[in-house]
Amino acid sequence: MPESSRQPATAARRTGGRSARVRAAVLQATVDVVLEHGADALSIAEVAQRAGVHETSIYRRWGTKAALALDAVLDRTRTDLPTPDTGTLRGDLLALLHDTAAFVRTPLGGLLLRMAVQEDLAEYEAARDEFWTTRFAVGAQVLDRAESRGELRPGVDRRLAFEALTGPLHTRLLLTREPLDDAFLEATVDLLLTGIGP
Amino acid sequence: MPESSRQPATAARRTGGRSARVRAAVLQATVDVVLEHGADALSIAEVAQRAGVHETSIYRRWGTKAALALDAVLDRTRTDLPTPDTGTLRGDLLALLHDTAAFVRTPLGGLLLRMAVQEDLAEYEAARDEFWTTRFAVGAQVLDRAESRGELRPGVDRRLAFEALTGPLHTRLLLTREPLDDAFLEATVDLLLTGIGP
DNA sequence: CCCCTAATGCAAGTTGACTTGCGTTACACG
DNA sequence: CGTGTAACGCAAGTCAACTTGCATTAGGGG
Repeated sequence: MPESSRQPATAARRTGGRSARVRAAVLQATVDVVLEHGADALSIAEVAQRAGVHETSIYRRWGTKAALALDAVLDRTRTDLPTPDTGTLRGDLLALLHDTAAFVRTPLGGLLLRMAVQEDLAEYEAARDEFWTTRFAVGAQVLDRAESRGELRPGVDRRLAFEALTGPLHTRLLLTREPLDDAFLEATVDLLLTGIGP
Repeated sequence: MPESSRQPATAARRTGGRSARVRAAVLQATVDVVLEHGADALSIAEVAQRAGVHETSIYRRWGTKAALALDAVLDRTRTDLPTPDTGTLRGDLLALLHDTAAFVRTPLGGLLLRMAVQEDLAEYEAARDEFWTTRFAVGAQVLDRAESRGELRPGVDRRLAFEALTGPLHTRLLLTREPLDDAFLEATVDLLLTGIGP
């Protein structure tokens, strides 16, 4: 009976209409709850109630609480960030670092980093790659312009330079928990520009 | 009756004998379980059984699973690390970074970092400070010797330099999840030494 | 417009983290 | 050595994450 049972090779997902509404409502409720009570106090039951959705629907779609929280925060974070253009490499790097610091000081931003560290699902590898690729691209653009102005030693690895710029910030924020004041950000940029050699 | 009810101002803790045995057995069992099944699969019930201790004793002493895991890993990590002395600043920094990379590649080391990011208990602030202070001290010693050899630009902030050395490594390990190969470690050291300026 | 079925609603159950009250053991101190 | 009490053993219970089987609803392709 190849005539009567024609089913699409890929089982058609239903992404529009109700599904989309449920997804939006749940993610919204999740962000609300997290911002109100903190990430530790995130309760699936409360999210379900606020979103007007049954708990089971959340579990079937996201699986775990961590996955839900990460998806919700990522959804809110998917915004394109501006590329600074102050005219000097130092100014651009400082602006980049200030933007980054401002983001991680945001409740949602700080949460995203901590979740990204924790989460190990292969499912979110793509999201992580996308997140960092867009940020690396901004850094590369800043460095390209600087090189054309002769402000950059040729042959500098773009990715490494960007990691060196934000590395101390991430270390302080996540590990040593030291304050991220302006003096620290400036000192980081200057160290990256000139190095510690004589 | 101020005569009969004389109790010490500080309620005497009992740290020796049985308590010490329980603590050692529980921490040992915790590390064992974590190394066998991973940190996510850590079960208090299993730890209690292996340690020959009742669950309640674990909860009363450590409170939560996260606190237990962090304490267990910290207990194993409390070892003094050697200060490299290769004769050159570049060699010392490279050795330091290699040691750090080797540590975080250890199951226990990687776990410690991820837990340190997550944990927010004021109770462990002292342990965190101790951990980083000892590491900063090693870095400072390396830099002091380099300065006396004229290999260091005077006035370089020791703490910032150390953060700049290990920052990219932590960023890759925890956030971007890129590989920590030798070429990356060398490039990090060279960038720190010379900067990105012309 | 109809029909297949993906996605949701619903109810009941499982599991493990964490709590509590009370009796018991064995350090620590005199 | 006794003795007070901190720390442990034990039992029972709470709570929230997560699961499962089945009925119901509503996309979206035909």
